[in-house]
Amino acid sequence: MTPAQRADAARNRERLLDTARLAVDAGDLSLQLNEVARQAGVGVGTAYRHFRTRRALVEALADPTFTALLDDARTAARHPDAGRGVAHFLRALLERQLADPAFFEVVSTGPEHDAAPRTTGHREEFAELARTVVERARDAGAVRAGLTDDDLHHLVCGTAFALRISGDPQGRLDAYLKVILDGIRA
Amino acid sequence: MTPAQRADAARNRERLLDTARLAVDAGDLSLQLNEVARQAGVGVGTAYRHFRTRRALVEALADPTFTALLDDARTAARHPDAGRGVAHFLRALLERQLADPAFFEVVSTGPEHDAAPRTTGHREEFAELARTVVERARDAGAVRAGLTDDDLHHLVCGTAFALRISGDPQGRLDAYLKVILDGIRA
DNA sequence: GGGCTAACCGGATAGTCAATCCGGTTCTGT
DNA sequence: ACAGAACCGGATTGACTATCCGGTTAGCCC
Repeated sequence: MTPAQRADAARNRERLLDTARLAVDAGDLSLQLNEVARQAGVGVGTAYRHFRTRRALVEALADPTFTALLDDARTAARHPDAGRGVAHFLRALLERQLADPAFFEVVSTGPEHDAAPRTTGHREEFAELARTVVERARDAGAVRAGLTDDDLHHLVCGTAFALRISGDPQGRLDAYLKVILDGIRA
Repeated sequence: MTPAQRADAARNRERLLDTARLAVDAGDLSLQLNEVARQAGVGVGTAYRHFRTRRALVEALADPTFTALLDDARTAARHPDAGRGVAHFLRALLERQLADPAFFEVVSTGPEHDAAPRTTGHREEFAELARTVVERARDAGAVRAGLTDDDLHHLVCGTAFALRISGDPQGRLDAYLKVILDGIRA
């Protein structure tokens, strides 16, 4: 029986992802599939076979970061102090969005119509963990009633946006995060 | 002496603006100049002569809103209670961004390389007023030290972003704004 | 009213990038 | 070594931004 994917296909996929990751880390967010394919040394057709749209490539890039965030969230959900738990959770969500623009694009937009099952799974697990973290914090009085886990999610994405346009994300991170953390208290 | 602009040119410019405004109000943010030109009943060349780029059209659309906001800001700067003044200022900035996506695009991005002098003037006047409003509020203890007028500007743009992705901007506006207002206090 | 000219018009066209198509090639299991 | 499914990759289509330039018109002067 033939494997799910041929060896050359897997190799090309890795090449595309590596090339794209390099571009993003170098600050080029455009991720033009034609250009990525050229730099990766594969044909455009190959690029589009592995990533049906530009968005699919972005989601694939964000995948490791998403996985790491789920770990952060699980830790936060187990934190003995629910107030500190939610603070850690929001900080992790914020920092990872700043560190990985692809991840920012994924979490700050709604689920795509034909997202990869992996990304959809991450979203669901994330939502579940966020609910736990925020409910615990609300019960402990660290988050005021009337704010849902979705609200906090959106507010953190908004803060990431604010930091991006500030021109000095690392320098203002603590200040902006403090505004949110103080603001969500009862 | 011939006027600065011919009558037909002025008419076409208005037609283009009206058409674009209609499209934006109908929820179509794409503002494709070809399409706007077609719907306005003028040639593409005419559209691009009046608005050198898509961005120039967006700035022209945002102009009335920007003017209105400057009025809000002047009123806020004169408010007897500096704390209420800054609250009114931030609320106005937020509400106008939600009401006019073109305005959101203009205030939540840096100044363009070749922006219209009018827009540049608005930006400068806005910056001046924001400084006044925030300094007064800080002196009155309504805004904690360490947060500049730029910081508040960025945070409000971030909140507009958060409300946009929330799916229910009008419904969550007060809640999100309260988070920011509470968070910026000392 | 009629002529002059700068200003203006608008569609053809170039350039960019996403996305698709399909004839040729290569890998894998037998 | 062979068969053929899976894969490759560049030519091509389609959408949109932006420019170019020959033809037209508004406004001024007589």
